[in-house]
Amino acid sequence: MTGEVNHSLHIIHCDLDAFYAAVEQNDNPSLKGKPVIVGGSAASRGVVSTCSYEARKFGVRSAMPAAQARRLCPQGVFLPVRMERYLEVSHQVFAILSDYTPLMEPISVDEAFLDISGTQNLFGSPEAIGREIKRRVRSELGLTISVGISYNKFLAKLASDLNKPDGLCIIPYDRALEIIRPLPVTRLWGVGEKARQALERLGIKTVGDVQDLPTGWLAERMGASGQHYWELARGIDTRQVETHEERKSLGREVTFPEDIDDMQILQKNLAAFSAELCRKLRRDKLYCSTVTLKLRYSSFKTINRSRTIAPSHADVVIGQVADELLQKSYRGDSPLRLIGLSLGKLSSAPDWEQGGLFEESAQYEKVDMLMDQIRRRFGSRVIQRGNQLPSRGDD
DNA sequence: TCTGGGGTCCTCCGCCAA
DNA sequence: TCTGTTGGCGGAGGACCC
Repeated sequence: MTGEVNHSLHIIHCDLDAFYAAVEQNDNPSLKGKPVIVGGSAASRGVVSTCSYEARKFGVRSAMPAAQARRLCPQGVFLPVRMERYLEVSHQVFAILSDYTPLMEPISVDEAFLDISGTQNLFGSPEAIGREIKRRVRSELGLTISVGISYNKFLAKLASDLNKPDGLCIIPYDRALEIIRPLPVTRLWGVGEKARQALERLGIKTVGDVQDLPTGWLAERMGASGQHYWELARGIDTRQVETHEERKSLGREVTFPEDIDDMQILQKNLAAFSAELCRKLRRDKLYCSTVTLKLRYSSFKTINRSRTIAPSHADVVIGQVADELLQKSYRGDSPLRLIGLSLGKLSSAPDWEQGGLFEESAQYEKVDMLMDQIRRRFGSRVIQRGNQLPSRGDD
């Protein structure tokens, strides 16, 4: 590309309908036609991940507290999230999508962008490709997928959402502004509840209201994000379909069934998270340079405490930093509902100039590598560090 | 009434060195 | 030597997305 904007229909956004619930209904046909609610078992804390369209008729929505979903839909079938199974099906769907272009960008387990610029001679018009994808996903995997086609990512994604479920929607360049004009501002990428309130204070409620603003007006009042909203409302989005995105952080967190202030339990959770995350780093040959502890109190107040370290993926190093952050930040004053650990500033190779700290880290690394090998051969529970062993009273 | 888990990105503030 | 400015960086928090 030479800076010229391509206004032809070349971006396709594919979005599986009620994906987790649809997989559950596929795997267990007796659930078909029933209100299936995945995530947030009714008994424990949690929110709804996905629900079938039958459940949506009762007002159940994603991100809704499970208890509320239970009140709205007492006859709902509540199921736990089986992420490994969804990933398996997701790979099958992506395999179909990748038959139509090498330029595919998975966004999550259930959606992806395709850039079909170079492949239309082989597979036909964008609409023909969209229909073929829908037909194959249905016949080969028994799932419905919504397809949006336009000339940029923002509009393609909007299009896939307009005729859900099982939709196929095209937003051509010459009709784009007219089609998106009546939509609420929350349909603009990046406008959540806070931004919606801020825009409403400026008298802006619809995409059309944003379209009518003069250049620079919103940027003056809301900065870079204001400019971004204005461009989207005008159908301007220059983001390309990226086939490879590098991971920037890796984290693990848990919400306890009941709030906890027992330091030993908190430390044990952190040690387990540290071991799990470090194993993933080593598997992917990555090193992290920041360690962030996340604590959420009963009141829902959440704090993050982080520290920068010499690049490492050694359990001992990262586990110790995490533990120090916990000791420094938590005095047992108020119980916690959540604890989490996140490793950031990932790099594929450590900075060999770091000296001291890294040399020490390299010693631990050898031990960790050996433990990883033993786990691969004999199972993950066969060898653990002392601080990850269950204590009396656990389980 | 009750608020998951895994991420990314942005902004603000304080510190420090040039 | 002291002071003010500036920019980079680390740390914290918030908003948002799926």
